[in-house]
Amino acid sequence: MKEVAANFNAKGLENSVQEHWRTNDTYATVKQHRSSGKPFFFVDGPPYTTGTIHLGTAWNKILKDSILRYHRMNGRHVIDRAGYDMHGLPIEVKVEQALGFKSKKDIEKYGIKKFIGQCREFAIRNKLLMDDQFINLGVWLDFPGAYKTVMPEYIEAAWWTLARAEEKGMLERGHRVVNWCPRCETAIADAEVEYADENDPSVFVKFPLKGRANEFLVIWTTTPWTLPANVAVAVAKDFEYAKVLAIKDDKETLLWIAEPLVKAVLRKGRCKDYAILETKKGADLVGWVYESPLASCVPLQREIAHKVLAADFVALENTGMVHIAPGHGWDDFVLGTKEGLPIVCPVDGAGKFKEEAGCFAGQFVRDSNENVLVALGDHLFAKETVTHRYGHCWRCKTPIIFRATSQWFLKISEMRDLMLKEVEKVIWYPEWAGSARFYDWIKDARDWCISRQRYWGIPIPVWVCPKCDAYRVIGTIAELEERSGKPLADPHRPYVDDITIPCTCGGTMKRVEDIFDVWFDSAVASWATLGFPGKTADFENLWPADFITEGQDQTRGWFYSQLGASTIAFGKAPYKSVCMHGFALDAEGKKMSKSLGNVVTPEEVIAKVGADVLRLYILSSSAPWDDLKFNWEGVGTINRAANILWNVYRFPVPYMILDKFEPANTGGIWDDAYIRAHLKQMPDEDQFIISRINTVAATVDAAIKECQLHRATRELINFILEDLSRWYVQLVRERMWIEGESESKHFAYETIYYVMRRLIGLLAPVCPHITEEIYSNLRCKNDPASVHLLDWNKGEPALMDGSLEQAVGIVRSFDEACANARQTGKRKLRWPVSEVVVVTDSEPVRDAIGRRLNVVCKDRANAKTVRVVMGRWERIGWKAEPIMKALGRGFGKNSFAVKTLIEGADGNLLKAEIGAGRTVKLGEGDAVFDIGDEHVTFAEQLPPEVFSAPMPDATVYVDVQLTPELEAEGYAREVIRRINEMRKQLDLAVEDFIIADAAVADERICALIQGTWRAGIMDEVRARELAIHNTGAAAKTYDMVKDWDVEGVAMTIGIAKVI
RNA sequence: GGGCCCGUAGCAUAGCCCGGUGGUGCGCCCGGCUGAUAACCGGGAGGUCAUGUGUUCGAAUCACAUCGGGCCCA
Repeated sequence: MKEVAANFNAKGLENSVQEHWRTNDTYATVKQHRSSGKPFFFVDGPPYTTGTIHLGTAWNKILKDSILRYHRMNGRHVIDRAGYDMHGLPIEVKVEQALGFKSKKDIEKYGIKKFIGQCREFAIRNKLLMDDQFINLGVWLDFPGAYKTVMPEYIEAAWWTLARAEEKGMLERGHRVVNWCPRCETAIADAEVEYADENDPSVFVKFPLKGRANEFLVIWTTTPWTLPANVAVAVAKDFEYAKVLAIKDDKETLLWIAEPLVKAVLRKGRCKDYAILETKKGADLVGWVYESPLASCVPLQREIAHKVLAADFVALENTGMVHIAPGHGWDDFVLGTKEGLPIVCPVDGAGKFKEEAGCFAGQFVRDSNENVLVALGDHLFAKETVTHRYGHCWRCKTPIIFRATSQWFLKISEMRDLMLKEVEKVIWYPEWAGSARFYDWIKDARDWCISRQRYWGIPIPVWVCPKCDAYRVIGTIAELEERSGKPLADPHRPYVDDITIPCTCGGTMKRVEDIFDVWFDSAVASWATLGFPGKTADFENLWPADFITEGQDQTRGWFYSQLGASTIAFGKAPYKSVCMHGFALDAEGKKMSKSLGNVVTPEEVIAKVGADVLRLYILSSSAPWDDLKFNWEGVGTINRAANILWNVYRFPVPYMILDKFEPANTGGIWDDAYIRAHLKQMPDEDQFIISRINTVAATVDAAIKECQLHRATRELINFILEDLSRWYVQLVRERMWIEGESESKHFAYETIYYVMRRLIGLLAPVCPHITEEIYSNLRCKNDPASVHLLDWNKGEPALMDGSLEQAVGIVRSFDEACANARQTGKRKLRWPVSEVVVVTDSEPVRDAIGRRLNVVCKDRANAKTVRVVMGRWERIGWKAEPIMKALGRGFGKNSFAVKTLIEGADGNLLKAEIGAGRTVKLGEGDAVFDIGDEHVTFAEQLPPEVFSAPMPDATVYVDVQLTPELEAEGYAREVIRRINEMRKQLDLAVEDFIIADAAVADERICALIQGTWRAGIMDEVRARELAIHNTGAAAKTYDMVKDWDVEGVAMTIGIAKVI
């Protein structure tokens, strides 16, 4: 054991511990140690390689690390491969920005090979940066061996999964409407659409009915640019539609509008007057035909037979008639497919109109809105602007459009029931994350569009024959090489694009150009991380995962994508339990964002208080699934708690070193045999703290099992602060100061050693650095090399003593009440009191204070005696207090005299008589009055110099009356304290001796101290000589001379070190 | 527009499932302690339990609505 630094320096401590781990490869040792244990298969949700982690990412890994460390200590062989998500649009967009690109054409010009190279480099560089940041948090995952979505064997896992989908008929090549980003020129998944406010036109348009002059259907839209693709109008079968004669600018028009909406629509069209001519059910309108108002300038529109249909999604809003463009809307598309409408989409990938759009050709759709409105001419009935939520591309923030294109889909809608069934089998923390949130999300799941028209991603392994249109899904690299007869250098684009396969029809199959949605990459992580399908042994033994934990945003992300892919590939959920955690918000509960300037980074927290405090703060602040409001004050509080832990650890070390203490051990390995054998002989406070740490261990264990890290950490912090620092250490200090051999001191050493060892074991998963540092100093010579090699201890019932813990609880209440009463009586704790009396009816209070822990009580109260009185304490008297209102009624003008009589009467007598139901005669001669129950109340009257304070089920009375003996001791203690203060100022060592001189101005006090306390003082301050005298100042030869005012008595004290 | 979570003193939280005087920590003020000491301990002040309505003898707790925050969706 070595001396411990006085100041808790988290940063320095963590650096040296990390260095120690590195040089000794402690992580590998720990894994090796558990390698034969029962496997615990954890899958790391791969963070996207953006380069910097934020507080939420840190939280995520801290949670994972703490839970995994717990399982390792419990003997589990933890599969803890880290993962990184390294493909996808976000990286492409970053690289595009760096290269100054504006569109896909720039990439093609630059060369896909070079572009991919840049993306790869960017991802790898960031991955390395992130490794370091995670390691600085003290996270122990396998980072060097991390799975990366760019690895060939990982890509193969995705290919293999798609081949399974094809095998099961779950893969579909479809012409469908998808979310489309016109900047990135690709389809994007529902999961990639972000919603934000956007200003758009809100227009009402008249569609002329065929063969009915001056008669129109009125529709409403916020996307005028979709009108060139209009093919139909939908109505609701059951709505009433009105034919309205509308008068505007003295011109009459016949309009069809849902009847309840007529008034509102016509007001928007600024019609002076109108009349409803007739109404018809929506069903009666079905089959009507109309012409496009854009027919003259859009050639495409001239070929379309526009008609009215019924649809159930039509709502009674706007005009009650919905413009249908199956090429530009999901509902429209579904309806169009059902009704056999032409799916027209005159818009290209960049969001520009094609030739068939006539006068709009070449225009960007969102920019063409105004032109469309102009082209509508008189058919534009009304125009306003609305602000509404509109979808945007998650990466480049461009407003998305809907576009009908040829894409690849996984038929999630057909898997839905199976997925729901699987969700129910998973254990969710908290329960509602699965049963409510995730369940609801899957209930509405649609088919998953997995194809993207981009470059940096896993190529979709589908080869199509241009001759016969047959396609083949390739499941492995080997299969591809075999079928193509060519080696594959790199499974990425553009390398894989060059590989062709001969088709059975004699044609040459070429790969479709698409890559996978990046969410599909991570979806296969649970088997890809095991090397499957390349290697099968681990997969067969371990899969599905025992545990995963991610943020609540992953409900629609990774929890979902994994479940989808796994259900398709294996028909079951890829995880057995899931913990959903919250988000890191700022102190106001707002999202941290660069634009708000409220971002706190893990680095800055670590720089101030270290990773362990950050870990402890995050885990203790809120339940994992609640959002965390980051708060620096909270961090400071936890830092203080860590500092107290450090002080508690440090406090006994110098004494142990002085005494060359070695905890009882067997062959250099520590165990608790000594504690078990001697427990019953040990002082109560030792038994108590031993019991407590075991009780705490049981609580902590139960909490971690349920992912209740907040309960576990709060319990530990509470133990350190309340039980250990504020209670046990205070009691045990004097035993540490005993010089020479002492059983009591030895018990204290063994106890505190035991408690520290148990405590750091419990704390190790959460604070891996501090506990390692403490452990390295405490461990016996053959103990395991690291705290992280220790076995978890979940509390020994044999060492728990519930009744003792209860008794100590009572004594602590007593302790507080004493301090309270002393404060009222203005008697400092340093001054002894003769007696403390506890009055109670409670037997547990009597047993704790009066019997079992009486010695502790005397010590804590600094009292010569502490005794318990059941029922009543005879020194408590009663004081009678007159009730003036009643006296006035009863005695009229004599009231004042009666008041004086009552106040002067013996309260105790009065209470006894009246309490017995009698009246009492007070007064003399003519003035005698009968006093009854209604005239008085009684207040407790304490004896002089006795002060009271309440505690649960009892009242504590402290008698602060001084006797000469008590006074002598009090002053002696004052002198001791001042001499010790001076020793400290002189920076003397604990074992140094001094000579001292005290000149006390008050003759009586001087005599008091001199009389019985000279030897006691000398002993306490380690003085070889001590002169106490009434007059004269201390000689100048002292190292330090100081004037003191002790409770109004002037003293001049001098001390000098004996050399 | 829909789903889920959250809203308790200046700040952070417990209690809510299973209704019965609202605890704790930080900060603040006052006092104590002084061989853990740029630590530590005691006391005090500070609350419309987001708002409103309902159920009930009784609501922070149950129900409904509204407002605010977060995540997810349309």
